[in-house]
Formats: sequence, C-alpha cells, structure tokens
Amino acid sequence: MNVVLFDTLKLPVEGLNKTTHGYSTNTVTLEILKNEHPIIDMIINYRELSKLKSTYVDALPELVNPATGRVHTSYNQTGSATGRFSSSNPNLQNIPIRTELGREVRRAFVAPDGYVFLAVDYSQIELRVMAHISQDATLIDAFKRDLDIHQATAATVHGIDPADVTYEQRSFAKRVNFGLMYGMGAFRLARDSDLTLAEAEGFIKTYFERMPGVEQYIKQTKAFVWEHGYTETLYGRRRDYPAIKVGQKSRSTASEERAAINMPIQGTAADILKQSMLNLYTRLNQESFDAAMTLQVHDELLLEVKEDQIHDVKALVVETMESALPDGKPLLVPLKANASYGKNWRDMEDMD
DNA sequence: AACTAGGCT
DNA sequence: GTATAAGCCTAGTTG
Repeated sequence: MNVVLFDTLKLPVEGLNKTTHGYSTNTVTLEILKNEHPIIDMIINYRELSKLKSTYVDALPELVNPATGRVHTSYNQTGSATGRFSSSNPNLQNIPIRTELGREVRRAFVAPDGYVFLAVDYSQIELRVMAHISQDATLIDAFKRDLDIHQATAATVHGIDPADVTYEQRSFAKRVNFGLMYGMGAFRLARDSDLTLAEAEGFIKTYFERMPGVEQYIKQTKAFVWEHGYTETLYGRRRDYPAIKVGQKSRSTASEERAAINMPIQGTAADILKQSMLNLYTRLNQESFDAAMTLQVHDELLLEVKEDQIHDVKALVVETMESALPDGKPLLVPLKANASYGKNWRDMEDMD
C-alpha cells in the first residue's frame, strides 16, 4: 500500500501518521489525502466492504452449529483487565451498527418463531459512574434532573442556557465527556476537532473549572495509583499497573495512568451489569417467564422473549437493571435503561 | 508471529 | 524534548 500511494503515485506524505515501517494508511490518515487522488475514496470504500465481507458475511455462516442451527459465541469472563466480558468465535460484541450497510448484518440475527428480541441498554452508564465516583455536583445534578448530559455540560462550560446550546457545542461536549474518562489530552482534542491546541487547552481548563469533581477524580486517581500500584472499582475489583509499580516514570507509565483513570469507571459499569444479570436470571426463573438472556454487549442485554410476554419482561428487565447495585449501595445518581424490541437485530423499535 | 487496520462499547 | 483516549477480537499482510 505504501509503495502504491507514495512511490508509484507519489502522494504527499507531509503530516501523515507513521507506523513502525512506513506511513499509516488507515482511514483517518487517508482522509487527509482525499483530494489528492480519486483512488483514496475507492480504497476507503473497498476497506469497508472487505471488512464486512470477511469478518461477518463470510465468517458467521461457517460458525452456525449444525445441531442447533445457531451461532454460539464464547464469553470470556476473565480475559479483560477491567472486568468486562469479552466474546470470541465469533465475537458477537462487535456486530456492525454504525453504517447503514454494516447494520444490514444484524438482519441475519432473527428471533425464533414465536419469540422476539428484547434489547435493554444502560443510558450513559459510564458517565453516571463518573458522576458518582467523582461526586461532581454539576454532573450529579444533571443526572438527577435527567437532563441531556452532553447538552447540560456544554451549557455549563459555555455559561449559557441549555436551550441555547448549538449542535456543534453539544457534539464537542460529548467528545470531551467521553474523552476525559479515557485520559484524553488537549492534543488529541485539537487534532480531532477544528480547535487549535491553545483553544482545546482552554476548553478543557474551563471544563475542569466548572466540573472540579472530575478534575479531582483524575488527580486523585493518579496519586493513588502511584502510591498503591493498583486501582479498583466501587465494588473492589482491582487492576495492577506493573510499570507504575516499578516506581519510575517511563514510556509505559503515561499509558498506565490513563488506564488507571479509566478502569474504575469502565470496571464499575461492568460490575453493575454483571450484578443485574445475576438478579435478572433469578427473577426470570422465579416468575417463570419464557425469556432467555442471549447476548451481553458491555452496557446492553439482548434477550429472546415469548412474544406475548414482551411488555412484562421488558418492565422486569428495566427495573432489574435500574436497581442493580452490588452491595445494595445506591449510587448518587439514578441508573436509567432503555428498551427496544424486534423480530431481528436490525429492525428494533423503541419501547415506551 | 508481528504488524496494520477496523468492527464494537 | 516526546507523545499524546479506555477495553476488546478478527482478518489480511508481511508496511
């Protein structure tokens, strides 16, 4: 690929991301070259199609179990560093949804005769966990009032009325809300937006001024991990950071600092969903519902439910997920879950 | 086997 | 001065 683009076609390499052996040709990088040659758009398009074909369209039918006529994923309960499940052979936690064409793959997942899929996902669970752990007053207040969280934080940062928040301001706040949970810096924010580095730095500074709890959480977590060499979720799940444990700043410690910031958030969200799965399993059996948990996708459960029980089961699942608090300790903010249902995994309709 | 890319939360 | 957002799995290439 490098040979074709940069030797044969002699496309400009200025400002391109590098890999160990040459220039990156990932989509983000190719976008920079879009106007240099018509082949760029064709490559981007081909990549999407070949990804969908090789990973999903060709692979999934091969994995149908002849005995059951279904695909059976394997869930690894111990494979992730934060407490999440992972899924393999096939991975059913990364079935496409983002693009219209990719989403078509979900049509292949069809509920059995007489049953429908019920999907229930937590709304903004990681940000709610952040609100709880950081005890940030603004975040807590926004979730208590069930506000549009990205609109609310945009309003807070800009010091304006939520009703006056523009689409761009909301999108930007959304990126910052998520990014900060991963330890994003101004450099990345500027690179992924229209802002200069100085403007991005200013935005984050204002964000932290208006949401001091979040800044404090990041600072305190860094201090904690340097002192103890681990971080943990609300419910005591731990992750160690070997490079930090050595006690010397190195190339890896910056990366581990970000992981240490993220783990309690992502891991607590994982703990909560796991507890809700346990509670739900018990309750579905107690009430003799004809419903089965089929997939877990980090903040979402997909069930197969007997058609005429869909509304009762939906109410039970939503209630169970919204009240799933390990140790019975309530969060400082409510948990919220949204439901949808359908005959196949693509055509899902919102409920209530 | 390592690297690169890209699918998901 | 340098690098720069977390966690996964799979496919295709040999960067």
